[in-house]
Amino acid sequence: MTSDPPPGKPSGRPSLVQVAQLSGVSVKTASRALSGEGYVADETRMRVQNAADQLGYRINGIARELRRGAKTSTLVGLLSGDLANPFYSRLASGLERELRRHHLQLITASTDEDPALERELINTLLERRVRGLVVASTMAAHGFLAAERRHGIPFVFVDRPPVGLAADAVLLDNREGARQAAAHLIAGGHRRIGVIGDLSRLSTHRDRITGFAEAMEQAGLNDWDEYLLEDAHDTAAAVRAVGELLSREPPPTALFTTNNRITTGALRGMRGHPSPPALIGFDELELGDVLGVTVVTHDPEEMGQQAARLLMARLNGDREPPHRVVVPATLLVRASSEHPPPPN
Amino acid sequence: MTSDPPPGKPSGRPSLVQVAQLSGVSVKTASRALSGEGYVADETRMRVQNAADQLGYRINGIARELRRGAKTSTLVGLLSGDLANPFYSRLASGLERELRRHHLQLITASTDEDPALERELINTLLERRVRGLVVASTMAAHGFLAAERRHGIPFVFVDRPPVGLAADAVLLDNREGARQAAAHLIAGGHRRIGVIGDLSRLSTHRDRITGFAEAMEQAGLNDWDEYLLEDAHDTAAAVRAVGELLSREPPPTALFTTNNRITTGALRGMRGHPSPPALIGFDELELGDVLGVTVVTHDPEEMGQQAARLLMARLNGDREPPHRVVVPATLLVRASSEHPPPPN
DNA sequence: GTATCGCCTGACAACGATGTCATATGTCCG
DNA sequence: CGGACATATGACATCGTTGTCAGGCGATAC
Repeated sequence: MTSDPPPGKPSGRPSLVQVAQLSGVSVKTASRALSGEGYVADETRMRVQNAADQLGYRINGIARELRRGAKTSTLVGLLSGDLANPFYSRLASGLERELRRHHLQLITASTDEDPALERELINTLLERRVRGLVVASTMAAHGFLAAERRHGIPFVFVDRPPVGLAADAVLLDNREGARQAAAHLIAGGHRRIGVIGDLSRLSTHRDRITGFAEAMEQAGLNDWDEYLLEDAHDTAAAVRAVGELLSREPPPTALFTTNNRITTGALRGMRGHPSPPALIGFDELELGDVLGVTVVTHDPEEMGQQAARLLMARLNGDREPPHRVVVPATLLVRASSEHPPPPN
Repeated sequence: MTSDPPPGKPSGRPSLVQVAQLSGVSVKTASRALSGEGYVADETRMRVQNAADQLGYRINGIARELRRGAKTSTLVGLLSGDLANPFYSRLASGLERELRRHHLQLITASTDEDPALERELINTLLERRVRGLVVASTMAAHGFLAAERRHGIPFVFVDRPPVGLAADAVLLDNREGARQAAAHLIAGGHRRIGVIGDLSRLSTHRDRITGFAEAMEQAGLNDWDEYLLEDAHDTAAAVRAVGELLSREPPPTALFTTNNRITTGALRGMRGHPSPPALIGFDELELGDVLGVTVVTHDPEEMGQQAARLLMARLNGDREPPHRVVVPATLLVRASSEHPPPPN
């Protein structure tokens, strides 16, 4: 039985109640008029519309969603390691574009590759009742998500597969890409190939190492891990790693770097070197063509798009066993891998 | 296999009511037990907790937010042109990191530089009752947002200033950065300097052109716009623009490219050219140091952080007139700008 | 005249959580 | 012993919207 709002303090946003009062109709009629539901007299509709405009009314999406149920949410969450990494931002871009075609919106959050933070963020997003989740996970196990899926929230894993949970995934053919890189260097006459890798716990990293090792061992180069340095998670660490490898005796004649940050670090570390090793990097670089860097390339936007498609299928009732989409990663030869090893 | 949910029953998620029933307490007590509010017997709390775990209960953030009021939302929206552009993704990254310190989360959405889409997205985010909005706007006017602000939702504009609306903004010193670039080229002896610019309606673009023109005119080079090409919004267009400029007679001896996409296109277009012009680009490039590209550099992460700070201040009750933070943009000289014009 | 139908409107409940208030035990102190 | 106080619990209203149902009214059909 409050009379007036406190004078001078308009603060609160107007609700349908205010609109209804001002236009002299019931709340329900106001709702009908504004939502375009049928059976409202034209004259009434206009009165309501005017009142709404006058008050600056805007529907409260929170209330609407509560009333209509979770299935009407338009939010999809994306968890990724670091938005500033072009790989993730391109993935996000492809994902968002495809989702928008279905009138869904993307929430992104960065985990900084921190499993604890990742779990916390997943929980927050689930509490927000997102419609679905796309996860580039850094975690060792995802069993705790099983309960969520039983409640109907679909997950799609991207870049890294789910562990201990059967769920859709969009993955790169990391092993094959790395295999091609190594095979190409071997064919070019290289025998001592340095490898600089990311955090060894990441499955993508391990797969790339596996593919590399496969090619090496097939060529009889069983000591391939002599020049292997792992856990170079940022560019600075990669710069240091290159320095260390190149100062060995004998130095490697070629380098394989397992992601874009590391390749960038390697290029930086090799600047001005009198006889730089041949180089192949995993992931395309923004200026890879200008620099002439041979890379294992793939299409992050497409990964995002595929993830969106898998998600949409689930939202539309797909109950099949988990799908797994593998996106190719292929060698793109440029100049950096083409100088042969120095005669020895 | 775990027992599936009852067939045909899509199994809505359990609410507090179910938890309360299972543990034999009232809904309110269940709420208290789970939210950590005081005055719940230890034994009761444990019974409730067990019931919640057993049912896979997760609080409904939508309902909570409706009950508690909009001021408890933890969402902040970011609208930007294209997440795949490293400038925006780095800005988003800085923003998100700072917001997280205050337990806020970021929703991002891309506008593709499309004003209609931008407006639609802003509306959607406002309906979601975000706590605040950070906007890198592509629009010509923002007056329609005035009503929102009166209802207490703070806006921060980044990269591009608000038009027809007094609001906080974090901007780059575009004019000064461009002025420095031009002055440096002029000091190096260049007289015919080509400029390739973005969409001419974007204020950032116009400011950069203004700064460039200032330096040129101060040096008495009043025909500076003879080599000006605008509206090269993507890399491919920039490649074409370079081709056109370099085929003129006489060709420009230097180039100024007004953003990272254009610089990339210019580098691509100049590849293999016998006597490439000197080059300065606006925005740092991922491999700018390795390529030796002189750039006007600045810190997108810092812009994001500053935007977050302005937003936090407003959320904490700051009622001062709009703040405007200007982030410096300064010349970083590398090799690409240092070859003098050919003797002519 | 009354039954029927299409159009239009409103009262009410509900979504799920929580703030407010009331009540029911104790316990401690004067 | 009576009052003050801390603890523990529950009934109920509420946030803003929309689905359900129940009318009212005029026009048409029988």
